[in-house]
Amino acid sequence: MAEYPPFAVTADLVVLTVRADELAVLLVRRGIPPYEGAWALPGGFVGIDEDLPDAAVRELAEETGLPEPAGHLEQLGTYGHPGRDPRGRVVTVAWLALLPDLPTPVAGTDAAAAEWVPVTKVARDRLAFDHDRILADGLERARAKLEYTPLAAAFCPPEFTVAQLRTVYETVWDTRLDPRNFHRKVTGTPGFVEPVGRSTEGDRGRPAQLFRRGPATLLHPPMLRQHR
Amino acid sequence: MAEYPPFAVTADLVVLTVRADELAVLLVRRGIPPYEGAWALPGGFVGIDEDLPDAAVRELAEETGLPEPAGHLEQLGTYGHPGRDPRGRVVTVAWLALLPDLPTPVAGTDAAAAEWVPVTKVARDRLAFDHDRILADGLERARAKLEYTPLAAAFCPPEFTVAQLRTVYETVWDTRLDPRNFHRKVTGTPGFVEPVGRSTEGDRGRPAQLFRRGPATLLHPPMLRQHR
DNA sequence: GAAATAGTGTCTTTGAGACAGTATTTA
DNA sequence: TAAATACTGTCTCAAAGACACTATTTC
Repeated sequence: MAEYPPFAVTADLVVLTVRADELAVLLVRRGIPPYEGAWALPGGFVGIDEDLPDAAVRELAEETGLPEPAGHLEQLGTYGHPGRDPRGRVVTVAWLALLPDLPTPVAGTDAAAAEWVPVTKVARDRLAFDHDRILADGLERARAKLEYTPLAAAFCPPEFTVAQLRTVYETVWDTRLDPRNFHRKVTGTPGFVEPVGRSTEGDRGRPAQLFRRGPATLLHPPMLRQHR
Repeated sequence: MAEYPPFAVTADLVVLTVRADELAVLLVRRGIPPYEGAWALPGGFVGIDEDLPDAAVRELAEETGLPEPAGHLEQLGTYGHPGRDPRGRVVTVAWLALLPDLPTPVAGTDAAAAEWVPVTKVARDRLAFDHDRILADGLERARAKLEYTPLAAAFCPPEFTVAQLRTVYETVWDTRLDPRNFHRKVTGTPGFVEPVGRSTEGDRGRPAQLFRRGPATLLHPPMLRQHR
């Protein structure tokens, strides 16, 4: 392979969760140059014998301290502008992860400096490298995917109420949805959610049925934002 | 950069067009090992100082023999399984291109062996490397995007009729659409198409208005396949 | 009981799909 | 004139949005 130009390849992660009614992204403070002290997306170099998804899963586990995240992980895109890393030619494969709010505080191997930051508080053009752009693309992808896939449930624990699911939509889209129409829509869309058979207890108001994710991968008809 | 694992990076292209009422993909016959003699997606190595989209545009120009393709080009995904290329660790960034049927036969620098192959005639598991998977992903992406974006027009020349646009949908989705409802839908969706003011001449039947692409980037409401 | 939250019923409007019917060309 | 294709009108049905109403809990 000596005849081909040598690149370094990294895996960077846009890890999103919904906590305290805000959409938050996992960021780390860089401890070494370049961009020392700046916020960045978590990530790292891909091993020469490591598959790309494996590298993403490994980084996610290292940063969140959780072995199997139970959320959703998908490839977001690849960013490789020649000047994006002052150390040389580094191409990064970016991944989008959607996780339920983690009860355990983030504390893994590399996770000392990792923090959940509400996306509204991420200062413009303040992330290292081209991570602003990657984060923006990840947010756009997540918002779009809530419309036509059941991925909102990836932000929820294994069992959740319709109201919890609605909060996810309202938080990610920053809108209000009619609870009654939302309920009919979610329970009426085949394969979106499945009743567990039990209900919540101890909360204010009438107990709510618990649901888990259904088998659908695509929602028909889709959930609608009002961009019309 | 000596401390980081060295990868080779390639750009591979899924180039689609609609010709003779069939969806066709541009394939090349490999002239050198590995996979010598097998069909493959067009592509090649990314230069060490070359931006990723530039590499895709360059490969597209080389393979189609056209300088500015006027169609659509977007990143499809990145494929980097350790065993995918026997020459070593090669990560490929795959791109999806949608082009109008090219009046000029394919004949560029590297294009001697390039051919349009109807996607229905691409034998399963017969492409080099993991190009079967990449092609399948490209087809799925193209089919999905016709629903909620105006990208069908990328398969048409700069000026086209509603019937031409409908043929694109029917070909890519392999369905029949009602010409009358399709006409109302397309002309009634804001920003999808704009009337040029002229009409076709010389064809059988009533002349059809010519349209060009409108400014919309997302279709609301979307065009619908009957997957329900 | 009041307040809160879950869930149902129903009305209105919008848009998709079916398809009759009209318009304008070529052969 | 017949055939072909472009386009319009209209009906029916499904689903979105508004919102009154009922159900079941905690305080």
